[in-house]
Amino acid sequence: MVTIYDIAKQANVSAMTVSKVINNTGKISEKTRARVKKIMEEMNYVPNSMARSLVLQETKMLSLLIPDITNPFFTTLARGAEDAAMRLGYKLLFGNSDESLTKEKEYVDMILSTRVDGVLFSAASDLSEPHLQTLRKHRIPFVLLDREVPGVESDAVTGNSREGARKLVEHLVGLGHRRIALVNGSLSVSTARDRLDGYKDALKLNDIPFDESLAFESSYKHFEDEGMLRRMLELPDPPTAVFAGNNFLAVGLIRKLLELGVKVPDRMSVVCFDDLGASVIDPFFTVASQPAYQFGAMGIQLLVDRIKGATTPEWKKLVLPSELIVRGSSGRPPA
Amino acid sequence: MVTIYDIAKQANVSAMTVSKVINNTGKISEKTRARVKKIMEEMNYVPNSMARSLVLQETKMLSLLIPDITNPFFTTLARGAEDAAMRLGYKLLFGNSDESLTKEKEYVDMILSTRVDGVLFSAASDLSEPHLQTLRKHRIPFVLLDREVPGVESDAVTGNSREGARKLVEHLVGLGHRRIALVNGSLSVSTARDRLDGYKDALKLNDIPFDESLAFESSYKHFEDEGMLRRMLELPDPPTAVFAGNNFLAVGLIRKLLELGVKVPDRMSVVCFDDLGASVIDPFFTVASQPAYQFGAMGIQLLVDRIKGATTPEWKKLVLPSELIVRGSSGRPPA
DNA sequence: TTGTATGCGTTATCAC
DNA sequence: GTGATAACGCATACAA
Repeated sequence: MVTIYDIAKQANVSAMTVSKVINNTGKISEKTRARVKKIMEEMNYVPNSMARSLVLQETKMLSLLIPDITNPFFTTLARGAEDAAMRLGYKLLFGNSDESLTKEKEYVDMILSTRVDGVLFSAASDLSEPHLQTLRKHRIPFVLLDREVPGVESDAVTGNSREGARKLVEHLVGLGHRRIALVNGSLSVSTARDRLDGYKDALKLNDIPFDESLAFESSYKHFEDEGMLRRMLELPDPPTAVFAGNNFLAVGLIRKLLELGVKVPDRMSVVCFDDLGASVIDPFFTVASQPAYQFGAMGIQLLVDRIKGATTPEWKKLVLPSELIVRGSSGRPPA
Repeated sequence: MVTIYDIAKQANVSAMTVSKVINNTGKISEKTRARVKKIMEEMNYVPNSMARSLVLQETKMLSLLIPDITNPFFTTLARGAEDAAMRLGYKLLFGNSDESLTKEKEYVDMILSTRVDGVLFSAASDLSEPHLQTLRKHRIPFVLLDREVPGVESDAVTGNSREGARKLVEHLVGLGHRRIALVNGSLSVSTARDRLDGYKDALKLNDIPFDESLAFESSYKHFEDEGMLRRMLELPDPPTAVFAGNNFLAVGLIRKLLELGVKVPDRMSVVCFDDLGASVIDPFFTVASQPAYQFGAMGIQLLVDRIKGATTPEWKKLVLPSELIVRGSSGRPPA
């Protein structure tokens, strides 16, 4: 590897002069600057960012932790984060926790040893709290993304899950549905709780009693529990519509419904949170669409502001709105 | 930040003793080892991997460059790479070039300055060659993924695009199709050329003349060119089936076909390379499915072997087979 | 079994 | 304008 010393020798200057040329710092005559630059080119010099980090005490790296890299919501978010990071001169270290606390912990350890300048953290669940406390203890700035974590105060970019859920369910009510089921993610994830609240809000606003036997808890990763579905359908007064906590739950749900011969939306309407991405032929789902790209982009912005101290001490909370998009998966209840 | 010196002071030993405890190297009495470990715990010590890299001349970081983070093929590949990397004790630095040479170059620069130990490189196109030469010049080991690049010799994990394409087209021929169009990715990407060859192979094997007016070139990112589609449909002897170069092309194609009122597969069969991922309700496409996860996992394995010198000097070429999966998007041609 | 000196590649400080 | 020196946090080689 060629170092500043190699350049210095070739250019008949000291290493310091080379360093100054690289960083455009200090006073250097145009002549030597040009000579040094030329030699750097010739020798294919690339600064060693490890050495740089060591003395500067900053890595210009940020870490992004997401819970599901297969979900288009998070990959789109990742693109937003990546673009913003690059624009601001930071590298982005991705991590995918797969909703697993074990994996998440491994990433946190890695983050600490890598001395990244900050972390964009989309928590696996409320149980991620100790991981965040660890980051706090080591004074690594972080911004919570999409999910809040009880007991952790911090900057955050979240969606308005409660309102989005209410809008989705009110849409169903508007179509004439009264028996509306909820198939939710784990309630140890803040968005799932908010969506439950929004669901209840909508019911209350329309004088529909909350029926516990219609509220199911699953996982945002996928819907596989066929038993749950059967129980739902075999209820004395079964639902005519389902609000799914996220896109993947909706997909899994509809797959099973089709297997069981339940037509959507003819016999059952389905609505959900989050879009399904580019691989879908026919945008079919009625969704509360969230600006995933913005989640990432704004998250990075907040994080970098915090790192640079360019922000007030109070925690910044950014709440991005969701948009109700009505499509083919919801319709009037069967007569 | 707490360093080995802080630990050393607390434990009444030298910094070196601490270092040895951390790395399990040299002889240390059980007593001091225990004491040092305890103090490391208490002080929340985390080794500084920058400093470590600097002296060890290795970062234990690998870089993965993919051309499209929104495509399930590449995200699945990324998961495979990530899992394998973590298992082997490496961190993974993701990069998404978006099929853009400019972005790709930025990532290459970043890779060089970060001194990653190796790179998993899925090239934007043949024009990525200078980027790879740059890596070579700086002696950074790399493994080509999915796509070969003319003029660059290296380890590689690729699919058998030619054979996969032949199988897909022969499947169509078997159904009775004779007029089969090809909507391909850019021919400056090796897999697109291979798929064109496989397409031609299948035609020749079945005594169907290659008709240039049926072979279209688009981009793997998406299919948007409605003009191309109209020209195809308005041909004197229009195709009854299309072989799409990848999943996204097939999705875009079918969307346009549906808009134009052309039913699939009734009036037009569509087959393609690569699956569509978890967001699809109803697996509908007849595809040549590639083991995307394996691409990433094996790629990392090859790369780490190369880094450790645990492999022969000759370049290793791994070719992973694709599997023909027949589903609803292909059928007999209309009478 | 433990400690000392040295260097990895860079930059900040201050002297020339 | 330019350069010598020390420091960032750690590990290797060698002494004690």
